[in-house]
Amino acid sequence: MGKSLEDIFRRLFDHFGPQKWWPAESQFEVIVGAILTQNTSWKKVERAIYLLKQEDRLSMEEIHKIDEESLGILIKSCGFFRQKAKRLKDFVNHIFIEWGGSLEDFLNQPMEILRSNLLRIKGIGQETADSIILYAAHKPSFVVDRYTHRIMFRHGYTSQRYRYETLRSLFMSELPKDVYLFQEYHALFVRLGKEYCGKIPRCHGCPLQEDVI
DNA sequence: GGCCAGGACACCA
DNA sequence: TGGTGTCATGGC
Repeated sequence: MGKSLEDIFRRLFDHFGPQKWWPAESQFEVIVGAILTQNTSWKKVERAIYLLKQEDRLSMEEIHKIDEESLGILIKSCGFFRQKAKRLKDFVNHIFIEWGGSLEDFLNQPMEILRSNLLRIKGIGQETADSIILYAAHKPSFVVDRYTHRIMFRHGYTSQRYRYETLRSLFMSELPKDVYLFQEYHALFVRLGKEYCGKIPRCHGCPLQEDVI
């Protein structure tokens, strides 16, 4: 008998406590982090963000001005730095061209419209879009990632094949649309995934394996 | 020294 | 639509 998604959340929350995501000082910093962390560990992103701050480059205007090569050097630690430099600039360019440079206006769009507009920007896929919506725009769009899939698959909630939309709509339909709940839920899945559900699972002590605790 | 990380996209059949 | 290659650094 499977636990409900709310049961899973409660169990994770009780075990790990609040994760207080996203670690950032501004909406724009969330967006930069969301792009930089694509297929990369967060520690490397922290270094890049630190450098960007040191150089006073962590703003829409500065990213708009800086050339891709110089930006690439600052974010090199994240890997795929040429791609990511281009993606950061593409995003900022979009906001300047389509929104007169107002990130506020852009993020204030109704959620589903914001989502489809984000997905139109090259380099922003579903997970990055939902991260931006949930943690920068503070709207209830559930974020799915590989950990989410691994955990849900290993606990029998979904098939082996990874389909982003399937998992997202599962959480969106079964949970109350609450921003704080979604923010913590995704962060807790990442926490659980890192500690117990990597490609090589280490299940001993996993809070979802109640028999083992 | 190999494996993997808080993905996205192009290209192919 | 499903599978595969590419992008790249750095921690463990």
